[in-house]
Amino acid sequence: MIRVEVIIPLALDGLFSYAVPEALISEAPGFSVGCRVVVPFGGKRYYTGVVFSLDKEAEISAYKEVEQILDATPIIPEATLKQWEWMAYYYACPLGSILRDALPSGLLPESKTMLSLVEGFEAEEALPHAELLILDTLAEKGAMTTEQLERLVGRRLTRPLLRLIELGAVHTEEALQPRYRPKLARYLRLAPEYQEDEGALSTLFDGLSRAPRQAELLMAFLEALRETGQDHSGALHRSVLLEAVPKSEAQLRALIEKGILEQVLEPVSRLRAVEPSSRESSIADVEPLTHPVTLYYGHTAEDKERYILGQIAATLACGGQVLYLTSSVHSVPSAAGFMQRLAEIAGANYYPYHSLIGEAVRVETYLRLSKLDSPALVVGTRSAIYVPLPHLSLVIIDEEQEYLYKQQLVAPRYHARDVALWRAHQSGAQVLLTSLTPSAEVLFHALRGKYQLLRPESFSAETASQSQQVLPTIELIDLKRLRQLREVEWGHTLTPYLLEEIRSTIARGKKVLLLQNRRGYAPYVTCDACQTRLLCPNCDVSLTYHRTRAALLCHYCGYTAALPEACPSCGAIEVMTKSGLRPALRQVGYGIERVEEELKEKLPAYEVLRIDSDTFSSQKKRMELLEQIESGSAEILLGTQLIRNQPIWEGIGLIAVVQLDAVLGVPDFRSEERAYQLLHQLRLRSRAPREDCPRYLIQTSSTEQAFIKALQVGDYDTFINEVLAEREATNFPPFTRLTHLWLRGKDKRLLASAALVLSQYLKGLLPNERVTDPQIPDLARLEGYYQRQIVIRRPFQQSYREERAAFASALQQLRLSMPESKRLQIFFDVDPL
DNA sequence: AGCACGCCGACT
DNA sequence: GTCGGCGTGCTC
Repeated sequence: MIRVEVIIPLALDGLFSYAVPEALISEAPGFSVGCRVVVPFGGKRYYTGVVFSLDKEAEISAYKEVEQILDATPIIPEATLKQWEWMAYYYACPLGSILRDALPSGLLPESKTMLSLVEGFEAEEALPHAELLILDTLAEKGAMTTEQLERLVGRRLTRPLLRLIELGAVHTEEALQPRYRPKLARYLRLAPEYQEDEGALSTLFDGLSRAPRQAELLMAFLEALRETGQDHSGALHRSVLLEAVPKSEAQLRALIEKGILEQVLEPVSRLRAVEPSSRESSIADVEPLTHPVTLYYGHTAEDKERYILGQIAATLACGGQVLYLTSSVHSVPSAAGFMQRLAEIAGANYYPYHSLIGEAVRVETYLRLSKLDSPALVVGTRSAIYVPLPHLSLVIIDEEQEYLYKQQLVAPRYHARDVALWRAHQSGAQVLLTSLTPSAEVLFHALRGKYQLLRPESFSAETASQSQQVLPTIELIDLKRLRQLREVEWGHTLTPYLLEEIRSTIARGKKVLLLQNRRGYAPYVTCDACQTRLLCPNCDVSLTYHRTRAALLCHYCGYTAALPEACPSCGAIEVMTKSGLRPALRQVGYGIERVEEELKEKLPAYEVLRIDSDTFSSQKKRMELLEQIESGSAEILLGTQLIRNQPIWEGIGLIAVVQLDAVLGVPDFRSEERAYQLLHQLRLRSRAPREDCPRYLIQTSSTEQAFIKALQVGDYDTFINEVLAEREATNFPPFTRLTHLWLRGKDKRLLASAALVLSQYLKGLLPNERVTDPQIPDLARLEGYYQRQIVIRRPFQQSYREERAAFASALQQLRLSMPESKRLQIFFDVDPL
């Protein structure tokens, strides 16, 4: 018998074996590894899985049978399966998690239990309330899933439903929900009896002599078939014919009614070709890449983009396939300029693959790419690293230092840049990493010669004049001192110097860019009576007050609550202070909304646009705001770090950081690197001739930090070298590889003991000093789950195999010796950010 | 992840 | 007493 091992798209370890019925195989002779199958799994569900291996002569055994073969030939190339396997191994997660992440969900239909009323059911006894409610709801609204029913009724219904099914009142059906449907279009073809027989056809025309317009239409149809290179058995898109012969709908209907033409629905591609470029000439000539991995470490975004376009054009011209990854996609016309250029140079070979692309188009793109032999340019975000490309020759990771390339929240917790390096190595493709501010890791490898380092020395002819341009110098404003001197108003954070600078900049006709990297109005709310902070009930973090929503918000789990009048801890509503009675709950700190309010109070004449995840929460809001920015009516742009990826104005006269501490955030070994990159990127954007150079002000409460000195020196290489020296001394990446082993659970005691045991096992399997004791992370509790973390270190160039084996066996030992640990979530984060 | 089974507290 | 909660084990 034929046995297949299938990857099921669930976070379960291992593969699952099924028998393939002969009847299915005979209809799909090309069936093989990489095809999708629908299989029964668990009590009653059906899932779409992918065949990982196939044994044609397996022993007969009591496997469940494959229900359906979805692909007659493989849609997942072997190389892609290898990539999945490697990712599951390297990132220490189930293969099923990879499958779920890798394929567009339209390619993975699953079953849902549909509940429907049985016609003519008569209850023999009085039914309980819940059961009557179910029957009424189903009678009124028709068939639905359990979840829909429970939402309508407003409670769990497991037991009443089981009872009704047993009584025969409710019918259940496992229906595979198709998440992708091919687009169908109306095509016309000649009825079969006329296709071969010229004689019948001419008789037909004779018969139409009294209907000249019908005859004309039929002639046009035959003509169009010939033009598209088809014979009389061919099909023609309905609208093509109607365009050729306008206002002929009635005649067409007549021809169909007479049985001369047949109308058929046929699937059509949703992929649309982009108009090829009309600006070919502006593509720069570039030297071919000489190494497997190259870092392009540029000075300006324009030069970098020109270089990327040059490399892409050269690769496409040789028939190569290019995968270009970006950290974010833009949707506003002018901002999408670079995206537009990418589309134009690739023309018909352009394949966008990101969140702005609809699900159905993603499915069709995936299917097309998996068998594509022609040149291609795929433009996508992180998950585009999964797209199959049989002839991949170049992978570009633009702004490789961007943290968005790392998937953080769900498995696989992969870094698209690192997967790209592996993938390119496997397929013999080259990798081009580009950045204006490379990550310490990548720059390290480039400086040591592992990657080719390209540092464009001179600017291209067009931008030669830019060598006269300078970067703004960074000037500090000592917030702490000014507060002590009472120069900053109580409850405010914009210093008079900054306010004055904003005024004079706008007076000069220039725009102002302000950075305040903190969402909401007040980062926390404290009670002045009992000194406690308002905390999230699910997470160990302060609640942030958002004035626009008039609510307290947890930035980690999304919990919201109204701002209470009395302190929930001590009940105080007011407290007595030197200046009299005041509300006990005080809003502390400065979120971006509060800065916005302060700007409007102090500088009411100017329009402020705010960019943060709240004003950018939907595609629509984002578009509107970006269009507003583009229109140029506002004078001040105020943003969180989100502005990093947004198109912002030309002609900025002032850049100011409202609070440097907010940019640095929670300290970890990378926070200074991240902050420096952000601030340096803003600085690079404001390069200008000396007399026109914008000012760059930073308000900070500690002017003495080494970080600030480095920022003022303004030399990125020097800064990164210092960072690297410190990393080497303290055993951090890239000198040591890190893995975070996370444990989460509701039971604090079980969590603590399991974490301790696991860390002991790891210490037994690996050199002791490489494994830490369980640590309580900064976020000790998240979404109601307590958390522990074990850090595992591996010196640079030490093999991963031994460590990876230790991960698996330590987990196994834990499961054996502490079965209760099954109640905990345990997962790895390899190379965490 | 979902779904069934089985044990235990809360209300009629 | 039953209803409904949730912990536990299993999925080829």
